[in-house]
Amino acid sequence: MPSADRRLQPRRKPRQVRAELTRERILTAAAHVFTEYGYAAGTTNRIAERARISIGSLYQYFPNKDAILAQLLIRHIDRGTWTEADRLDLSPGTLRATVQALVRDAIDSHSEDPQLLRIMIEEAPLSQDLLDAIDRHGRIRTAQIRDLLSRHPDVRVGDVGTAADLILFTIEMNTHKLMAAPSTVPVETFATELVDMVTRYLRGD
Amino acid sequence: MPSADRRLQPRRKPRQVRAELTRERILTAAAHVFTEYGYAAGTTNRIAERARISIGSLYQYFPNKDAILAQLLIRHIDRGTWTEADRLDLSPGTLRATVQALVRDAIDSHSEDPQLLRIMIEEAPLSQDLLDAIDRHGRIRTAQIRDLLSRHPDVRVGDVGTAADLILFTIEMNTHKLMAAPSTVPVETFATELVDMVTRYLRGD
DNA sequence: CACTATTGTGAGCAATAGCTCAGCTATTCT
DNA sequence: AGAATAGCTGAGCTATTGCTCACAATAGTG
Repeated sequence: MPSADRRLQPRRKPRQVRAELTRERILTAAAHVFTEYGYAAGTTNRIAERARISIGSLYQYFPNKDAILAQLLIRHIDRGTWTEADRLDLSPGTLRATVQALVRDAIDSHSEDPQLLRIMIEEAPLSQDLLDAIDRHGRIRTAQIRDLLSRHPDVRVGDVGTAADLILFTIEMNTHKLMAAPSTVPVETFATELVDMVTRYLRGD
Repeated sequence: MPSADRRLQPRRKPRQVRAELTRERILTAAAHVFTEYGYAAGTTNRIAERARISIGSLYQYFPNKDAILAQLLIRHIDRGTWTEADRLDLSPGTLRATVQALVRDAIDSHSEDPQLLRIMIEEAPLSQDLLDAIDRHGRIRTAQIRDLLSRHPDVRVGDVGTAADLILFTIEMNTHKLMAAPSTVPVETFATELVDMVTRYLRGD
């Protein structure tokens, strides 16, 4: 049993609604501040100021700055509502639609707050606990896709495990880029090409 | 004319060999320190200490910390010796070999110091000047590939511009991941699959 | 209301960072 | 050799940060 990282645990549990509200305010403010200033320049005092609570209150619910970002990241991961793998169409000839669903999922999970996500991914001080959580989620997701690929009649690749890794990462990163920076190419066009690439790969012509 | 960012310009130009040597020592030390500690924790004092020069000397050649990392990044970009596009085989049936050359380039340019590269890419404070430089290089590269794709008889995609963007980024990021973190899958296998994916996409079966 | 538990406050501490500057040493020039 | 220029030093200044703690305010309870 992985004893949760003490460095990220809150020091006090909210027992009144008012407290839960304060906690919420802190997280909301932190999201805004990190988005605007980045992680390093997004100071705890700025967060407290924006949340309109005192810096002391902030430290009652989060033992340190890292814990705040960690909480935001864990929330994002948990909130990620993927298309259930078993709801995807597995009949022949629908591989493209399946891939399209994956890309759409990726776009959805990035469209909420691309800036914050970028900071969380690129600047987060990744504790072992957090890395484990992310890794666990990643493994589950990969396993789902591997399963899906191995059951789909149209998929013809050497190793489904490698293929799952490759396409998930490729979709993730391309979507990330697409959403984070305004591109010269229209979003739709790029997404279509991405779907094409993955589909053709999986078909293994 | 883009008047170079004053914040990144050295405050004194080396006029003696000894000075040029010191500058070199600083950059080498910085590369090591950033690799070991990351950007934020890689302090200027630590860099000076490692270079075995005084902190004052450091600030004679670099106006601030950002400028040091910027210099390292620019060096890396300039040093990148890509396979010349016009040396690639364009005869039919060799598309796979062409793509393989691109992937090999990417792997080569990442194998020197993956850790440092990760830091430069993910933690560098990107000034407008630096962004411009990177963008310029990117455009040149993309143009090269677009040209290559449009001339190759086997390539069948909707828009070569979009395709060039897509495959360059995909190759770059996957290689980056491959080199930065030890994977469960062997490098060769992953590289092969990546080549397959891109090739099949370009063939547009 | 009186008493306790919970929540909130914010001045300021300790640590650390980037960076300066007055003065030194080494090299080049005449 | 002496003067002028270029290069080097490092104690310490200034600014900022994450975070503490003694105390005040509020909510729950009988």
